[in-house]
Amino acid sequence: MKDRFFLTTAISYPNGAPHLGHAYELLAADAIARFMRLDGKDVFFLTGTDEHGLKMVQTAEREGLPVKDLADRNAARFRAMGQTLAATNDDFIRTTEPRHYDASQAIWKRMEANGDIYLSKYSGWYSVRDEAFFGEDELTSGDGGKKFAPSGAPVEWVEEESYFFKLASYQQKLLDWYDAHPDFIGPETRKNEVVSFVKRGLTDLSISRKTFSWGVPVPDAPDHVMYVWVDALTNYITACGFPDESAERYPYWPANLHLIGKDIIRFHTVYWPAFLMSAGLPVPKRVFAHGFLNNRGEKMSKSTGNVLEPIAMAEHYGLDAFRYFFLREITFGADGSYSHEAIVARLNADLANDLGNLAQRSLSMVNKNCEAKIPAKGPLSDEDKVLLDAAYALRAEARAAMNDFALHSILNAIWKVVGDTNRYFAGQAPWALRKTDPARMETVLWVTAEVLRIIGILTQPFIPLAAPKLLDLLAVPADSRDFAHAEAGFALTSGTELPAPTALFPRYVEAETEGQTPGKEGKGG
RNA sequence: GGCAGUGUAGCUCAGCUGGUUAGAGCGUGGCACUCAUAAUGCCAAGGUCGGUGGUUCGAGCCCACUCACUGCUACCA
Repeated sequence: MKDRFFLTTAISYPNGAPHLGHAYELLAADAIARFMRLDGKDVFFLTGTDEHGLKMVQTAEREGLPVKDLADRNAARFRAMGQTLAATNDDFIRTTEPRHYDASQAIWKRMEANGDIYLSKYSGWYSVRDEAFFGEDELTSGDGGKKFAPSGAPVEWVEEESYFFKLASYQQKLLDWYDAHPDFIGPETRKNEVVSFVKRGLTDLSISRKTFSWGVPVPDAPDHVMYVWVDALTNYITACGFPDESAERYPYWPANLHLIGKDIIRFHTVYWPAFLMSAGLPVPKRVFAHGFLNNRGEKMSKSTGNVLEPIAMAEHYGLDAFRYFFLREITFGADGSYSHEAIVARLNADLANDLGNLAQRSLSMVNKNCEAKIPAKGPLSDEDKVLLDAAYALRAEARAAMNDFALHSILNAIWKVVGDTNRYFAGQAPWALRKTDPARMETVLWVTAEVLRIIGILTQPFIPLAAPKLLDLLAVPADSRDFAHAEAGFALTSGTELPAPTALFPRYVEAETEGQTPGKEGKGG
C-alpha cells in the first residue's frame, strides 16, 4: 500500500485573469506533486477557484454580466493556465459546485452542533456605495466629524446581524497544537508570527453576512451567506468527498500540505484548524507559505503595469525554462525577484550550456564512436567512482531538502553534479582517448551517460518536458524512471541501442526588435 | 511603539556546536581545448563578513549597543 500524499494550492479568486503569483504557486505545487509521485506516493493534487464574495459581485456588475458567468469565464482561464504550465492536478474544484455547497453546510452544522456558532451583531463603519466595511484606520475624517472610506464614499456606523464562531475558545488548543506539531507551519519565520499572534489573544469571528447573497447559504438561515473563509477553506475537504466518509478520496484527508501565499497564513493556520477541531475533523499536517515575486525589485501591481501574463511568459521562454527559473532562483518560502535578464541567464547557463550541452557533447560522441549504443563499461577509476557516488547521493539529498520544501536546494544540488560532470568530462578528455585508449573512452562515456540517467530521473518534477526527453535519448524504459531507479542497481546496460541525440534546450537569443519580451515590457493585467 | 527576521565579493546566495590564508554560481579579465548548442575547462581580479564596543587563546558565527531594510501587530483578501 502506497503512502498517500494530499497537497493543495490555495484556491484562486477569479475576479480577474490569473497572474504570475498564481502561476508560481501552482507550478511549485506541481513540482512537489510530481516529486512525490516519482518517489512512490499515492498523490492527490488539488487546485481550483474560490468564486464567492462581494468582489466577484462588484466585478460582475462592472463588466455587466451575471456573476456566475464571470465565474465560469475566469475559472476557465485558471484551468487553462494550469494546462499551459503542465500542472498535474488531479481535480480542479470550484466553490460554486453543488458538492461544495453540501460540504460547506455540513461543516457548518457540525461546528454549530459543537456549540461554537451563535447569532450576534457585527458592527463597523459601512459604506453603502462600496458595500463594504472599513476599519477605523482606513477612514479619513472630513468636515463636521464625518468619516469617509478610501474611495471617498461616506461611511456610517452600522450593526448587522451575523453568526459568530467561538474562535476565542480555541486559543489554547491552537497553541498546544503548534507546540505538539512543530512542522505544522513553515517556513519558521511564519510560524513565529502566527504563534505570537495567537498568544496575544483571539476574539470570536464573524462568519456570515446578510449584505449580499453570492455565497453558500447558512443552514436554516437562508438570509445569511457564509462569509468567505468558512466557505473557501472548506474546499479542501469538499474535494475529499466530505461529508461522505465512504467517498473514494475521503482517506486522503487530512492533507499533507497546504501550499499557500504568505498573505493568507492566518486563515490556514488559525481559523482553519479551529474550524476543523470544532467539527471533529483531523487537522492538516503542514501549511507552507511561499513568498511574493518582485519584478526588478518592484512589487507587481496593475498600476505599475508590471503584472505579467504567465502563459505568455511560459510560451516566450519555454515551459521548462519558466518553471526551472522560478523554482531554482528563488529560495522557496522567501520573496524573490525576477527579470528578463535573470531568466535568460538561467536558461542559457544552467539549461542550455550546462545540462543541454553536456548531454549533447557526450551523446554525440557515443553516437559517432560507439555505434550509437550504450558504451562498454570497463574497470572504474577513482574519478569515475567519485562522480557516480555524487550522482547516486542526489536522491537522498533531494528527499532531505523536500522535507523542508526547499525546492531551490534540490535543483542546486543536482546542478552541482551537472557541473562536476562537465569538469569530469573535460578532465578525462574522451576525444583524446579515442585515439590512445578506446576502451577507456567508452568507460568515460558510460559513466557520463549513467550520471545523465540519474539527473534525468531527478529533474522530472521540475523540467517535465526536457527530462523525459533526456531519458529517451538514453533509451531508459518508461517503467524505469521512478526515483526507485535512481541507483546503481538500475544502471545503463552496455550495448543498448540509442536514438540519434537531439538538443534538449535551445539557447535564448535576444530578439532584434526592442521591447517584445515579456520581462522587459509589462503587459498590463 | 512592541515582537520577529535580514544585512557576507558587481549580482544572487552558502557558510556545520566559534578554530589555520572567508566559499559557490553568474558577471568581468586572461589562457587552454575542440567532443559539444560561439558550448566546456583552467587561472585571476574582487569582500575591513552593516557599524561600534565587548567575551575568548581565537568570532562572519556568542553578548551589548547602533544603523538600514523587511514581516507581523485580528475579523482586508
